[in-house]
Amino acid sequence: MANTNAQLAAVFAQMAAVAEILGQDRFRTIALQRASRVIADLPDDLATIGPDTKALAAIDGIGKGTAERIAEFLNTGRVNDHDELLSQIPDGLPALLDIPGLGPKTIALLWNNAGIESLDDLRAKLEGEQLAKLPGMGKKKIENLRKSIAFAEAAADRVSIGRALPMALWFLGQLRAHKSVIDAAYAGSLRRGRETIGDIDLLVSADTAKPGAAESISDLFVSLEPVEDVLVKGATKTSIRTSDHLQADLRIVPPESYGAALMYFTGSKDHNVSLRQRAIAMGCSLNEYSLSRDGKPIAGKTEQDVYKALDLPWIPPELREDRGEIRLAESDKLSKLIEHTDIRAELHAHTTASDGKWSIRDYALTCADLGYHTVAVTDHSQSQPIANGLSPERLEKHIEAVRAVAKDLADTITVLAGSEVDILADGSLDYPNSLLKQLDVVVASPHHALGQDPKKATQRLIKAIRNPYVTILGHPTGRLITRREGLSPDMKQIIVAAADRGIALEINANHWRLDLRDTHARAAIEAGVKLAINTDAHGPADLGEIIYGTLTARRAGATANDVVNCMTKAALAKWIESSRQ
DNA sequence: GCCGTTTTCGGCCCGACTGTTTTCAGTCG
Repeated sequence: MANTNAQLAAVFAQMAAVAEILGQDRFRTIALQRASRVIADLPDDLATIGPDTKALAAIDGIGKGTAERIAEFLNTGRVNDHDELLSQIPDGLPALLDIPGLGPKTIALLWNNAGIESLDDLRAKLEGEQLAKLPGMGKKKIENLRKSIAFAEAAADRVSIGRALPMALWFLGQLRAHKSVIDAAYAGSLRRGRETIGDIDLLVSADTAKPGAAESISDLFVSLEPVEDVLVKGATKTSIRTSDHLQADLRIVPPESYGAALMYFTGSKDHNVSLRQRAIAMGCSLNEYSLSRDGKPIAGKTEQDVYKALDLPWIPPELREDRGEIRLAESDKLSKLIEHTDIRAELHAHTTASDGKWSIRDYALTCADLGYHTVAVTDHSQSQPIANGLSPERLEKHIEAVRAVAKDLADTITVLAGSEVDILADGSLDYPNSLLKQLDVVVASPHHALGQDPKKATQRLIKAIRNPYVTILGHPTGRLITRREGLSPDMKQIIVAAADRGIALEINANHWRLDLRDTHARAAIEAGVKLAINTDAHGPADLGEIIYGTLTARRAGATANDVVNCMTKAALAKWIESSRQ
């Protein structure tokens, strides 16, 4: 995310938090929260859009007020209303909203009646007895607060999808083994394929009318080995925390509500609100049990049924972010999104020549087993000594080795000689053109100087794109999700340069990278730029990461036609040829 | 604060669960 957007998203989120604690109009709070979410997900840095209030207010979820505050921030670096709100409550108060189970009303109560101004204050007062005397506070609540503080301190805000998905699949496997479970799925931001996940939402359908059925499923859930703490356990809803600080929520619904519930718990919140408003406009109402008219259910068994009753085609979960997908669906303009099974080529992987764990041959044969028709061998270049990057001399020998395997496996799979060439800080490449010329595929990627300012980063990447031998711009920002921000280039300019040269922009499928991110990939597609989805595999297990890359591409609205890895063998060869000129 | 195939003003989604209550407020998703 570009810096300005992150800063402004934080400003509006904090304004919402303070307004909530002060008990201001809750719809204003909701609007501020939505503005924060919209800004955080904008593909373009607001600094590049500029203080044009009209253009800003045209963005869904941003109105006149927010547009003016954005302009004010761009002009002065401050937002007066933000400062104004902050001055009304102690600095340490908004942070208390991050504690699960502690909301604005209770925070206001603690502040006004117990003088609590920070997390430290709260921790100290929880030791004593006086909090139990406050209205609405009791022993249990205080005990839960103690636990929640410990959890909030240990848990990361959000975990990467690569950690959440395997965990969710494991839980589903356990739940499906229960004899009363008819169907089970994960929902939430995980199902939408977001790059990070707050908690794992699980949904089960079961005959809830049968006495004890739902309870028995909940009992199984809370008894599972990773479960450390049970937060909620009711008739249809159970929440747990795992020993490694993940939260998982389970909902149990009858089969006739499974589709409505799956939609409801998949979200996003904004998508759901839009659907409910649509339902109301049609004289219906929508909740997690059904779409109903006059209190009588008319759809709910499957998602398809519910969307159909709303006069819409089924919308893939990855698109349900309220970014225009309902309008597209209305006019029947949703394209068939890419599937990971459409992938036919891997164009970015490392072998034992640099820092990979497999030989050229093993890599090629493993991919052939997956049904791929082409692989490119792209080991690191010389500026990556830690990754055992290849000197020009070693690369020349390596090319020969690749050619030999290629010849040997010619009837099985096409093996291309390539390199993941470092883009140096000034935008020049790590090998001379005379050497790059000998390669079939050049993935140019930034690996160091990732703290560069946006302007320099933009020039650096554009210079690399303009090298005539580059075929793919690899992980363009160099970010590592939740660990490193990476470069914040002006993506609009990068996309224009890529379109101009006819090269592809990579979605690096590694779940720590997912770089390009979804919103940038969407902008690339809209500009007619091809995407490459590569796993950057260092060994056989890494090839499975492709699912995270295709999920990200689906969030960008990508079809198989947008992705070079989905081309036929002949079309891919032709595209590579045409991109190098 | 946002928004408009009923609206430029008057609405704004809805249910489960908990804890502290004697009928409900607060929190969450």
